Amino acid sequence: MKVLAKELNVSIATVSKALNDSYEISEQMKSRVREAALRLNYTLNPYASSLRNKKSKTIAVILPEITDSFFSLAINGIQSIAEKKGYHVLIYLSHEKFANEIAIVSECTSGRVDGVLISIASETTNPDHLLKLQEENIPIVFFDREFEGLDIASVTTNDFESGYLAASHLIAIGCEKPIFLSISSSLGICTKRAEGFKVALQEMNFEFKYDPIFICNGNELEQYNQVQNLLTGIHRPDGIVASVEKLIKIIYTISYEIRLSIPTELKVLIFSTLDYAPILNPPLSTISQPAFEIGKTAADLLFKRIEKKDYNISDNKIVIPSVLVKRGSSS
Amino acid sequence: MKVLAKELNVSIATVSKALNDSYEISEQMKSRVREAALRLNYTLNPYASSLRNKKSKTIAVILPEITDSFFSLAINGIQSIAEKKGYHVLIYLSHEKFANEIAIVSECTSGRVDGVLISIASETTNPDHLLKLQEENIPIVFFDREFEGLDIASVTTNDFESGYLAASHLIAIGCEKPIFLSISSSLGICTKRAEGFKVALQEMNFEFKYDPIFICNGNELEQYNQVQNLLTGIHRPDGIVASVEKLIKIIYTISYEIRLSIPTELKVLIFSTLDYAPILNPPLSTISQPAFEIGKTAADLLFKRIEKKDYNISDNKIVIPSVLVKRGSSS
DNA sequence: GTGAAAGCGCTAACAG
DNA sequence: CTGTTAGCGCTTTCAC
Repeated sequence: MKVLAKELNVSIATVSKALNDSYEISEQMKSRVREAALRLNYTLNPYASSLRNKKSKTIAVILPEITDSFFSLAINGIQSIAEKKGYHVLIYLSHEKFANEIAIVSECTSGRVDGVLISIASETTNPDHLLKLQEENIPIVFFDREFEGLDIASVTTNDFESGYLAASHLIAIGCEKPIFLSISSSLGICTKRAEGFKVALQEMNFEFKYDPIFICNGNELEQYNQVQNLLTGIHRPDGIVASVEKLIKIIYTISYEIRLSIPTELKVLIFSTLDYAPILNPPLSTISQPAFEIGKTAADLLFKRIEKKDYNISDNKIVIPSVLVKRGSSS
Repeated sequence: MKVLAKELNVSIATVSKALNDSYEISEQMKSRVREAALRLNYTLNPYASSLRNKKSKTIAVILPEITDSFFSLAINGIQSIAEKKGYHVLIYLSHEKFANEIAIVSECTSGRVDGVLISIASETTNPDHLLKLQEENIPIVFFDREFEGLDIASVTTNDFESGYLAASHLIAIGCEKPIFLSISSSLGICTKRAEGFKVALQEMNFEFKYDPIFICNGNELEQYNQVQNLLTGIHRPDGIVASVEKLIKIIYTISYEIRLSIPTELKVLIFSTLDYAPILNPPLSTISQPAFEIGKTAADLLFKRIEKKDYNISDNKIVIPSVLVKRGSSS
């Protein structure tokens, strides 16, 4: 279309420079070009630019799922920064499947994106796909869920401490059979929260007559059945700390069905940013992660990596603390 | 990098064709090329391909906000189809602002995307930006929120009928001062739902002693104050139909604060797909939109437009009905 | 301050 | 079945 833009009787090069606000073009020329572009409704072809510049001006965000308030909020945070930087955001959903994640990550190669923000799937147990990306020099930043032990930047929350705090809270309000409800035995956020939970119990000289970490995985129905077995079984807990938001509905629903009173017979505490927690029946105590902030910070970090400046090694692992909000479900 | 791929001693064209699975290449050659590509960790540069093919293999999804279960679910539906088609999904958030929407839409030009799925901002009152896109021959499909009166495909729900149904339900359970709580006087989904609501009242010979449509707009705090005035004012309703999900928290919170009992003193019914509706206090009656289905159908429609086939004019305006789910808040 | 021309990585004619 | 070549729309030396 530059040919058409040459109705200004200038060269194609001049137009390109003018549109890119080059210093070697006169102000007068620039405004003439801009005016004509506007008039002819012309904008640069982004992919031709990308091809030349080897910069796509887009980032990928890879999430396990989107129907979780944590991830929605994180996207908001990411988007707010990307927009400011003039970057475009590609969204990919792994649905917690390792195979999907591998396929998605492989799409991010060959210059499609300038950087990747990822929260790994609960199934992911091997980081090769990420290492391959790194080899291509594509900056990666984990947010919330990281794969441990790699030299990749991350923005997470204080999972261990939060697990510790959660256990302490349950004990403080009188629980004798607390349990940590996890969805994965490998996912860092689960194992660290569980570990903090366990350590807190140990420090309080809690007697382990059963395993305080209960893992329920699979699809929603499967998780439902596992939790139902737990809550109707011989080792029924009197306090639960749930590791992810989607467990709320399962726990509450089963409690209603089997007429187990929260908080009288069962205290509940959950890792979640759910806006509706205060108006649930009963109001739900949460360990609220700074979701928007995590997304924002991760995006900031990614752009620093992309722009290769401010490359502060101390920035590599950022931890933003969660806060415990006590409500009716744990009183 | 094709130069490198020519360690196979074949031409660059052969490699290109092999990778694109062209019929004029022998199976043997294809597998040799694929093997080498895999080994050298090579993938096509997507933007170079886009430049040649004039196809970006990506679509844009423009949403008012993402922290709303309707939109999260819709994205899931859209993504499921896009993935199947091998398309990439760019997400943009207008935050209900018209100016943002214009800026976003203008980013979608010049071949950046092959098509656009959009749910318009509540502030949007002028369709020029969309018409400009259309002039560029970029297919557009509205989902949920459309701009009326244009020749643009849409997938929506039966807003009028749902509003009608909502009013009928409130009357049926004894409301004498029902009100429809809207967030915009121009947004189609709001006006149509409100219209259905009003018509139902008229048909039941309801006496209008006040305007049954109450509009609260602005940011969350402003909406909160407006609803508070409504619920503490002289014309306090005894039944509310709320037009969007985010009003739930406001209504419930205020009711608690001013000790207004739901459903005894106030029946509540809301347009929402909130998964947590059954476990709220009290359980919330909803008019549930088929969010996933709407997203999926809109994406399907968009791809038909993009692929220029199956171009069935009767597909232009698809309506997928919502369902009324009665729960404790309206009994 | 402006223009000519090469080339980013790929695909599609066309020739062989 | 495979190779040569032109050119997608842009940016960027390097001359002028």
